[in-house]
Amino acid sequence: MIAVAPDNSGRIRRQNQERILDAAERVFAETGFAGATIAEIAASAGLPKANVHYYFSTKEDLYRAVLQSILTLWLAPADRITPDSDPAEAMADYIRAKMEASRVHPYASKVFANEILHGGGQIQPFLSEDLRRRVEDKAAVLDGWISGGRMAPVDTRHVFFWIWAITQHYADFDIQVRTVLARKRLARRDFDHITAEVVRFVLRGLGLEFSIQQG
Amino acid sequence: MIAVAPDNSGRIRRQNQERILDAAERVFAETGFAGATIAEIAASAGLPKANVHYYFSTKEDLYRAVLQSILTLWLAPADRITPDSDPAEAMADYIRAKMEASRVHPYASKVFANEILHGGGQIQPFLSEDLRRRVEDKAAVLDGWISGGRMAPVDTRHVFFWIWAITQHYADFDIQVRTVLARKRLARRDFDHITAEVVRFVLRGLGLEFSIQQG
DNA sequence: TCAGGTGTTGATCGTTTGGTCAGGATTTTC
DNA sequence: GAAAATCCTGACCAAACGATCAACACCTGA
Repeated sequence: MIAVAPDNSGRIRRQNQERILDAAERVFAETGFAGATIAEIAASAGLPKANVHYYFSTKEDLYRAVLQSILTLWLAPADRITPDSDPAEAMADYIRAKMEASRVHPYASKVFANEILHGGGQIQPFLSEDLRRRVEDKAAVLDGWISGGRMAPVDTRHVFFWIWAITQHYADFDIQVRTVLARKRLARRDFDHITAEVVRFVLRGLGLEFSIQQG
Repeated sequence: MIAVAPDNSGRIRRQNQERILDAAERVFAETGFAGATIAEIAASAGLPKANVHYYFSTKEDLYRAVLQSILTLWLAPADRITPDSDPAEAMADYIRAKMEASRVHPYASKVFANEILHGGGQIQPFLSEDLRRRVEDKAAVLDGWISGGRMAPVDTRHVFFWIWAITQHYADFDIQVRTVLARKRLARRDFDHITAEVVRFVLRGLGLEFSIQQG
């Protein structure tokens, strides 16, 4: 039997980098850039401190790497919004994808929030180029729907701010949400309920009727 | 002419404490608790470092004092929501008050956001008692409106999360908003426009009609 | 005016932390 | 299987920072 040889080049490197990135995302989320220590990240990754520096020469390098891995995720959900899709369906899908991101990647959301909260010095290019372009594109799609009388007239760029604000709130402010609701944690079914509520609320706010999807 | 003698007792004390608290709010907002340094706060307040320690013995003491001054502001706007007020008017007022808070006290909002983002260790009592009670009360008011058929059926506690999320977004994520909109800063008139849009959107989302107020 | 209280501050200390390094272990390559 | 490349890590260093303190300045009330 002939087994295909796996490409092992850089195997250890990739493995350890990923372990470090995962640990760093968690620690940066919990304590911010300044509050995070290489020692804690190393401990969380199960590696000695010097080993972290072997892969990421400085703390800032590591932080940038974590941010980079987050930004890629950030833009993806908006793909669902296209001129020829059904407005209600497209927006509902978008909201669901953002809520799912908050549920599955809360640390990523927190790192992103923290970065922007403190000036966004490391992601200015992302904001002013990729994100800005993306918002302009998608806002144009919504403007088209409005012109066609398929959606209430709103300042469409702000629609995205509102959806980001609401959906990311459930990741970034989870402590507040859980404390006010007196829940120890939000399980999947809780998120499903919240997502349905958010979808209904936002779609109604945009003057979009919806019937089929009760996500 | 007889002038009323001003109460000068502790005049210097109060004055300096206020200067330090203002500076600290700004610095904590910009860099978070861990990132903030006493030296920077002192410089920003125009005082030597040791003088800050004279009034606030530890960095944590100072941070708690800043938080305390914020929490008081936080609860006030919800006063407008009472059982016998007009739903649309009350909610519109509430949103306007929260948007105004974001415009006038962006640093306070950021400090609060940062604290919750990183676990809220210092304000757990506030969240689990004052805030929780307040939300339960106001959610009950909204539930009453819903029972009376004056508002669309929604999970009313989440309504507050959504309004907080949206309104505070304009303080906490201002860099993102300004960058995406390609605006150097958001002036008062910008905020007025945004506020009107947010009010329209949220009220429609709650199934509330409104006519008079075009705030 | 002067005594007691209050406020001010440069100098200094101990700790924490990011980052370095040299020497050794392990893995890969041929 | 040995040379080369890659990976690992304890020990160490310098800088930054929170906090302290002792000496001094100022203000207030009698």
